[in-house]
Amino acid sequence: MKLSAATKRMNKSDLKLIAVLERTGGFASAQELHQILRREGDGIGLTTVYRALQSLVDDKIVDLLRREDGEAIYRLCGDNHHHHLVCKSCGDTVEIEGGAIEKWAKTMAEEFGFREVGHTAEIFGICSKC
Amino acid sequence: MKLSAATKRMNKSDLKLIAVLERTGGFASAQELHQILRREGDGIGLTTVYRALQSLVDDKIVDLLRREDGEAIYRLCGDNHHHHLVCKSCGDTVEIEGGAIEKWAKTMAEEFGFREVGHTAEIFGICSKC
DNA sequence: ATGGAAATGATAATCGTTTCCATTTTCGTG
DNA sequence: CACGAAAATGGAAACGATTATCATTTCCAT
Repeated sequence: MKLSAATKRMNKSDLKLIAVLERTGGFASAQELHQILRREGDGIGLTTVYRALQSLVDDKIVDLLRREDGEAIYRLCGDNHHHHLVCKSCGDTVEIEGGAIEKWAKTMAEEFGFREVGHTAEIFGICSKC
Repeated sequence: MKLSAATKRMNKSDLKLIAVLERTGGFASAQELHQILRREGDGIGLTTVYRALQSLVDDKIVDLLRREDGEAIYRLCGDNHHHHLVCKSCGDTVEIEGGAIEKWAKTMAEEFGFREVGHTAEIFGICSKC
């Protein structure tokens, strides 16, 4: 449970955000993260949350991706890389392994001479309950 | 160059949008499509553009995806379903096949009992020129 | 303590998208 | 052709996420 290896300039806000993201484990939007911190009594401002997230993304400490409606969501990157199977109806989410994807991404990137390769992949549909 | 096989209820606006999308070939945002039509003298309203696109997406005539900044972009679907390999530095984009992904998405969705399955997948990195 | 730089957060501004609603167009029927 | 209902339209306002502004506060090194 190391809080990070990147010993860059981290301010209080950055650390708070990282802590919440570690705790919640998955994705969260800026607004959600803000609410969580507020609910815990932290008076942090929305502006600061956006700023901290932006800087964490720049430093490659968190990943930024998009929900289907375009809202930005963030997650700690590095450790557990997995993908999601999301129900379009109820929003239920299953974490799945993406071994095939990893290989695909690597192969394709090599074929075209790309370096520092990352990828995103999500599957969405209607779950059995809906 | 058939204008479509889906002989559903299509109004004038739907057809205009399809025409522009066919002409431009690639992706375009709602705002861009609106501007293009306006520039051509069509007095179509932004609201109508959004409405038409929405309905075309519902009828699975166009695909909706997202730019990196979250803006919605549309393209005629049907033709070639492919994925993108994007350079984070210069923005250069290569279209790639995703056979492996299609299979993966299908398999995973079945395993968890999901229906009406779709997926997104992008690879990003630094291209050889950068 | 003190001055300056960095951080903060309330407020306002932006921008894409959606909702509202009054008006216009389309179209089937008499 | 006329009439009315239903569908389509578009301008304006509403909305929600994100960003910019700017005055105030916190941090530190001196």
